[in-house]
Amino acid sequence: MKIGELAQRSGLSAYTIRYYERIGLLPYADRDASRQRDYDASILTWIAFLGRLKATGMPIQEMLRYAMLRQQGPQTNAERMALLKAHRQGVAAQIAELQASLLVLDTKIAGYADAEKRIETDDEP
Amino acid sequence: MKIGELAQRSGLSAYTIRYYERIGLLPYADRDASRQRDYDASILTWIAFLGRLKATGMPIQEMLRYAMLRQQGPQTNAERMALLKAHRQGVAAQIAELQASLLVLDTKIAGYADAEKRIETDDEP
DNA sequence: CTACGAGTTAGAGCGCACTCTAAGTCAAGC
DNA sequence: GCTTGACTTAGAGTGCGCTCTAACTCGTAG
Repeated sequence: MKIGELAQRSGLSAYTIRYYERIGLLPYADRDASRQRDYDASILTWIAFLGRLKATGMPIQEMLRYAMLRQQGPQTNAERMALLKAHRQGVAAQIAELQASLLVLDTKIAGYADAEKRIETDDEP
Repeated sequence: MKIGELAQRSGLSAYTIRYYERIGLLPYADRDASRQRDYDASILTWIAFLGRLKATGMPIQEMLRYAMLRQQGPQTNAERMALLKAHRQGVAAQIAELQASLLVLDTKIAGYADAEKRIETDDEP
C-alpha cells in the first residue's frame, strides 16, 4: 500500500507518516520501482501501538527509545518490558488524577445547577 | 503575599504567574506601595481549579473563556455550567481511553514476562 | 503529447504553553 | 552609601509535535 492509503487507514496524515519515518519511529519503508513508499499492512499494528503510547502521553523521545529497542530484537525484551512497566505506572497515576478531577468538576457543576434552581424557584429562606 | 511566595505555594513559577495574568487567566493583581504584586490567599483556590482544568487537558483558550465568564459574575452561570459539562464529557472519554490503553499495555507486558519465563526455564514443548 | 494527481525531498513555518533575558526599581542589612 | 536579592516590564527564545512549501518525479487518462 502507498502512503496515501496508509494515511487513510491509520488516521495519521501522510506528512506525519513521513515525519515519523524521518525521526525513526517508523522503519524506513521499502520503495517501489518509482521510489515511492510501499507498505505492508503489518505496519498498521505498529502504528496502532504507537497511537496507544501517544494517547497515554508518552513523549516521542521515549517512543523512539522503545522503537530502537524493538528494532534490536528479542535481547532487548527485558528493557522494553521495564520501559512499558514504568509507563504503565504513569498511566495509572494519570487515570487517578483524571478521576479526582472528574469529582471536582461534578461538584462544581452541581453547584451551578443548585444556584440555577434556587433562582428558578426563588425559595430562599 | 508576594509573587515568590505564591509561586512556592501554588507550584507555578513566578514566570507562569505573570504570564497567566498577562493573558487574563489570573486577575490583574493589586500592587503594593513599590508596585509589586500583592496576593490574597484566595487566589490559591482559583489557581488550583485552573490546575484541574489544565490537568484534564483543557486548552488555555477555553480556560480563558471560563475565566472571562467568571469575571462577568453570576449571570454567566448557565454558560459556565455548560462549558464545564462539555468538558466533563471529554474527561470521561479520556479516562475510558486511558483505561483501554492500560489493558493494551498490560497485555504487552504480560507477553514480555512470558517470553522471559520461557527462556529462563527453557521449557518449550 | 500533455495534463493531472499522487508521490518524492529538504527544509521552513506554526501553534501552544511556557520560560527566559535585559534593563531597571526598590527595601533591607552591613 | 552600597550591595544584595526579590521584584518590575517588554519582548525574545524554547521545545514539542507536527504541518506545510517548493521544486521535482512518476504513472495513467484523455
